Amino acid sequence: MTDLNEPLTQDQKSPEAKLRGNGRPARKRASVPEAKLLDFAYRDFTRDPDAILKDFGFGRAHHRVLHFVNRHSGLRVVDLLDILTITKQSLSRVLKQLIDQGYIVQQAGSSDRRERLLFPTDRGRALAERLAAPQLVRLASALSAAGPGAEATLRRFLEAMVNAEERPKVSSIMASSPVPLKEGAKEEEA
Amino acid sequence: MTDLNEPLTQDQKSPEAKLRGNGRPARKRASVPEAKLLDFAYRDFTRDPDAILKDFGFGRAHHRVLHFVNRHSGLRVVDLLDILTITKQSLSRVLKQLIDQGYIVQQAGSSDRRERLLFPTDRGRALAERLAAPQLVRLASALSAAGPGAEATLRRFLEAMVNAEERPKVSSIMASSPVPLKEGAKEEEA
DNA sequence: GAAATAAGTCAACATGGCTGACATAAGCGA
DNA sequence: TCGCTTATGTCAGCCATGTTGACTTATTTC
Repeated sequence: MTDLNEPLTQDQKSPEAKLRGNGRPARKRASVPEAKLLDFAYRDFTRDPDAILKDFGFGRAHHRVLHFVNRHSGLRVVDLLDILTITKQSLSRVLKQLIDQGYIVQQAGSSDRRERLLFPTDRGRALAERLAAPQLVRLASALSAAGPGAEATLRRFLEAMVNAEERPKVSSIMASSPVPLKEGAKEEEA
Repeated sequence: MTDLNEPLTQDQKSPEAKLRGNGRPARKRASVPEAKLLDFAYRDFTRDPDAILKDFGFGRAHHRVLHFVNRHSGLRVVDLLDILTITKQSLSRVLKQLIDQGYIVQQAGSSDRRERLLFPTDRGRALAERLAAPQLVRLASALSAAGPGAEATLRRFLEAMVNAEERPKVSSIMASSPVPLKEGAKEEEA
């Protein structure tokens, strides 16, 4: 324990006084409630899938990988790294588990055989959907609670929240084939 | 490396066929774009403060603690644990650093001297505001990009995204004194 | 044939969660 | 006053997931 003072002295200057004397002009509205709310919302948004993942011995990282492999089946490892903005060492840890346990399979690319294209197995798809389900329910109900037109508004808001430089990339990810590009994952061959 | 198959065989059944044969009815729209977007938005929302924090040798955990101590000055450790939903062991690690380095001070409660009320120092307030600033800018500009009425819509949306059981708690946190309850942090006495 | 690219791997380290077990001080009820 | 409860802190160790750096192996490309 560091040092503790007397119970509660009464000789305090108001924090506002201190602040003003602090170099700043008035008291620039230092918070927008949405900032905190966003934290809480995001926290709960990730709770449901986290709980499911625990049963499988997986974590949030596995969820992200499986999600993108499922939605953009056939992508390369490089693409995944780019989307997730993590290092390949980080990715390899979770990807390996997903492959070993039969949720994802790889295939050498046809044109460039150095590439390892990633595909979900049936099992992987099933888990991805199971993880997505509670999130979709939550989103749908929050959107309806937010009133008519909320979806479009939210969408514009979220897009604008993304770093400007990243927006093209993100948009293209969002737009690109939510349907397998290439197929052929032989299931459960491990 | 696990086993790799031949380059790309062509004898694949379509994934849709597989899916349909999988027990599920048609192909229940398995994604709402907002789900992914929310991930990206939140990721970038935390980037700016993260960068600042690194200069101070702090992490996201310090940010959260400092934020709530700043916005709800005088709260007890228990309150903070409840808000953050982490264990006291986790909290103590970061709280200790913030105290040792003069961003937060503690005071025994006047009525109940077991309590350690937490207050930001000038330094703590300054850092909290510096961390908040880029987030507020981002939020404000995203809200304006989202169009008129977006703030109210977003607010309703975010509130509805929070677990129903948690909503009263969160609302009360959001509503409660954004202004110090008690004051008296003697600065930099360490 | 040499350089560049895609992928993988080993090792070490940081952060921030967690559990379990305990210690200390202070309040409170019988 | 005694003993239970509460608020806080602390030690030790584990886990998940991120990081850097160095290096290997295929394969494509120039």
